[in-house]
Amino acid sequence: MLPNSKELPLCPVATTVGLIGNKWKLFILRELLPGAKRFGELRKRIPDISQKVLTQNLRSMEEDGIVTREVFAEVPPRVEYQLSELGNSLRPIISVMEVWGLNYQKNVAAAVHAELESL
Amino acid sequence: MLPNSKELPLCPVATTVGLIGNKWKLFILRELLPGAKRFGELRKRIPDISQKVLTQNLRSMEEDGIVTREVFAEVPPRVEYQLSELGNSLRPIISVMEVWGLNYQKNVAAAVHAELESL
DNA sequence: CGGGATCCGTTTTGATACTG
DNA sequence: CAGTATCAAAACGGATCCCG
Repeated sequence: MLPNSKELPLCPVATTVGLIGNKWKLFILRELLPGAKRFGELRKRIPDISQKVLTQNLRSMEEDGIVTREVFAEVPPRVEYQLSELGNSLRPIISVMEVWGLNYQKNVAAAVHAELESL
Repeated sequence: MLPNSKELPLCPVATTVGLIGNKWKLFILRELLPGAKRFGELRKRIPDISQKVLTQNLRSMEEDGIVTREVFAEVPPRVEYQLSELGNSLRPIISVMEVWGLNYQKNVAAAVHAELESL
């Protein structure tokens, strides 16, 4: 994916894709929709993501103004991530993906059911 | 990205992301929304995509039932790709990304303008 | 000639071990 | 616990060859 594109593409879709067009960012976005989460929480909730990749993507999203990062001077350390206003404005995108995914799952389930019936 | 995930994830967002959560597929989708296009056309219209990657993603999308591929026995050869019904059902996703991108572009433009004003 | 398969060198991405 | 360093894996670009 574009690592923090400086120049914005002419096509609006390309602009959006440039900012969140990779699966990790979409997952991070989904996790942050309900509210702030700390690093370890994100790591636990996003299947198969490594610390490095999580860090990378969070930093990139921070640079892009999608998330904010708050470090608490505590021991053990705590770092919280949360959607910015811009990040929040992306909600409809995740939303529509969720709706589509649900529908797809239902249809796949129906198809499997029909196949079993026909045996 | 998941290369044609056999098992579908529990989370609907993950299901969707598994199918189209990579920038090339999103671009391909965008190009095919208006109607069928041939290989070379896609290649020309999608910036910086190589034939190999374009082929790979088109094949993957074909396997996933998102696009259909029609080969015409002609010289010079012609191969047309077009959205299936399933592919068409993804339209709202691209749509909402386009709307968001447009808005973002407008806001960035406004911000640049404001910055110039303040000098 | 257009679509695409394949080989290879490079860049990106990712998994793991290690540090404050 | 959160984040960096190191090393392995994959995605990608480009050249080349092929087939109709």
